[in-house]
Amino acid sequence: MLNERSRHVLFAVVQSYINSPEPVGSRFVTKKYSFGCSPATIRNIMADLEELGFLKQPHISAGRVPTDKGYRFYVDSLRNIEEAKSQDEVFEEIKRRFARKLENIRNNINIMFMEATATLSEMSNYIGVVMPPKPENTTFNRIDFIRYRPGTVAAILLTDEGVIKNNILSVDAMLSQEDLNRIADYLNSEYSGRTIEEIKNMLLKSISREKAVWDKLIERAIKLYEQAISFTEEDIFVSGLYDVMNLPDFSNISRIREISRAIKDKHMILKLLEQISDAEGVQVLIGSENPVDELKNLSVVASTCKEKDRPMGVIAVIGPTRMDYSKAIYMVDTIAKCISRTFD
Amino acid sequence: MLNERSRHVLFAVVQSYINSPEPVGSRFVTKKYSFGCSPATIRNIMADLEELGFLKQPHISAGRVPTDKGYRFYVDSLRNIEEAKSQDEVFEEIKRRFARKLENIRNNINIMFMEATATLSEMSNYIGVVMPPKPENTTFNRIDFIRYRPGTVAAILLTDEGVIKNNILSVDAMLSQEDLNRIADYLNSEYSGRTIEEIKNMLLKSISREKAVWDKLIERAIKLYEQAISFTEEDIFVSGLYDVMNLPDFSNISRIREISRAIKDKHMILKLLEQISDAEGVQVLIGSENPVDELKNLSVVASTCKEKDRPMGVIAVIGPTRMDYSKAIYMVDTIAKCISRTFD
DNA sequence: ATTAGCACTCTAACTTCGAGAGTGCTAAAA
DNA sequence: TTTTAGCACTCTCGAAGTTAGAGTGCTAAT
Repeated sequence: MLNERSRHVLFAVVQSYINSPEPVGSRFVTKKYSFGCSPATIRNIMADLEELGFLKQPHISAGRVPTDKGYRFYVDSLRNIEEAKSQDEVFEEIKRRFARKLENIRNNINIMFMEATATLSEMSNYIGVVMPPKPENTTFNRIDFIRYRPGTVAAILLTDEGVIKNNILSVDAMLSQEDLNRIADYLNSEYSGRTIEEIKNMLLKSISREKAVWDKLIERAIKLYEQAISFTEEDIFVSGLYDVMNLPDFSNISRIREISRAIKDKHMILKLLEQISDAEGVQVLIGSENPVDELKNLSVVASTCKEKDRPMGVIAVIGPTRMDYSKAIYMVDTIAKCISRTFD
Repeated sequence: MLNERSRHVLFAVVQSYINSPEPVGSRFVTKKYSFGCSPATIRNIMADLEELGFLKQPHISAGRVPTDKGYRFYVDSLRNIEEAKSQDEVFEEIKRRFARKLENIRNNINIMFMEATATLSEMSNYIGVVMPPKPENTTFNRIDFIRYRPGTVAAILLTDEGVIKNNILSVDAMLSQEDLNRIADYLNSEYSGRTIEEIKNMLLKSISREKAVWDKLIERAIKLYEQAISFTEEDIFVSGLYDVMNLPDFSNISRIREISRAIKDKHMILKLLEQISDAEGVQVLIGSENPVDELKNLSVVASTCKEKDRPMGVIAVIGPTRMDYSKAIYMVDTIAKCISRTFD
């Protein structure tokens, strides 16, 4: 649909604009990228590209700026020609550091994810976001109940992935530590290896099935388990808001408010990442492509971490649509793979 | 040092400026606050107040604005005349809501503190900050070690205050669950009721004392305990950055950067709150009074939560020096007392 | 001690103006 | 048919100038 030269011009404009956020003029293109033709020719091409919706002008006598569609074309091309590998040595260095860091914290998944956000935002100067695995994808390892005051017990839930969830529950004051142990033993022997979500459903079913031969133990187990996992704290890690403010894209106040608002209630981001979490490979959402209104003029680059085929959380970068996609994609891909690797 | 009328004028200026951030002129003062005199007289008084350092002019032909010293005088007077009780019904409502919320979450101190920050920032539109109790003030209740993979155990530390700390440790693969139980039993029987910090020191001492008759059990206990508490995650809760951006004080970008920077690495705030944590009652630090450079033109209103006489964390509000001190003080005081009460 | 009056100062907002950048179009050249 | 040179045109941005308004400080009168 686009001939060779037009594509090159589009690429030139996008790259130049990503490089520094100033509208790109025809003269500039001919000078910087040696096409064998004059500015006038480039002007014609750019006019065509604008007509096709890849470029736009901030005002009539300014250079061109990519539209979301322009970025989309750029990103798609990038991925076709597998050119997304940035050769940036600084990045390589940080990547090595991250891999080394993983060595020490691999058995605590939460810390690992926290470090991942930090590394992402640090490297990219965009906002790093990580969403830990959903309950339906974490495997129950064992649960323990520790009584520490009459009527109060601490529930500790371990998953195979190294997640610890804890919650303090109010219970029948009569329950002794032995009772608690028996309940925990029951749950541990019966349900080990299943996902947290599965277990919940199974327990609910067993309620209706065994209604007749009701067992006090099971009844208690169900209650306690439900309370224990109810603490579904929206744990999602975000970092880098401060650094993102130093980007020229956020030099006016309303844009800062916008992005702060977007990450304020993590709820929204959660919704977005959940949609992504089933997809394969690195996902890129550019500006208006974004399903969440609050992110309509920001871009998201995300990837799912996997253990074998099970999605184990999503990592992402959020930044302006004028994003260094090549770098961002490479970064997100790399870190997602680093994390996936530790699961094996 | 200041006569009656001067004080009133100063009050008028401060209150008017807090109310809306525009320099206050002499004519405005006579109109709004019925002093029995003309603008010219007020002008003279204001000139005096400026000379004394309570007021300043943004530029020569503008009204006056309070200096840090002016705010200080205002705050001190407020507290003398015990007028800090805001009668704001909205606030009363939220306060009731917070008290009710506390009922349900009182046994989980972390959630309680999280809710406290949320409530603080929501009510004040400033930034809410809460620092949980320091290790030297939390009482060891019990520790448990749960083996869940060869060479890996989860350590669960409970405190009397309802804090759960957990950490995943790498250990000698040979340790069985029985070994772990024995170690936990030892720690639990020996050290229950002491503070976490104390125990650490005692363990260290016992190393040097019992060097000769070295006990494998104690050696292991020490190692595990240290690892378990090493996870001193800087847990400090901050919330309200987005809302604070809507204050007129932060309508220019560099001020937003400033405040974001201040709360970016929580380290700094931690340092500040630690200094406060010994003090009695509500502390107010105004602008330059602040020991931390990054907060030099912000104000902090803080109070320590107590269980009997033991400091159990600090709650605070951070905002512009043009802060509604009366409201902020009342708020912080109230919430600190709410929390303190739940400890009994 | 207080006040009216007045000259003075400074800001903020609005205009004007010109330089500069970049375009689109046309007609000539390849 | 495609490319290019040339030129008129448009728009932004910043500098400079202007004015209205607010508020002051000072002085002289009350």
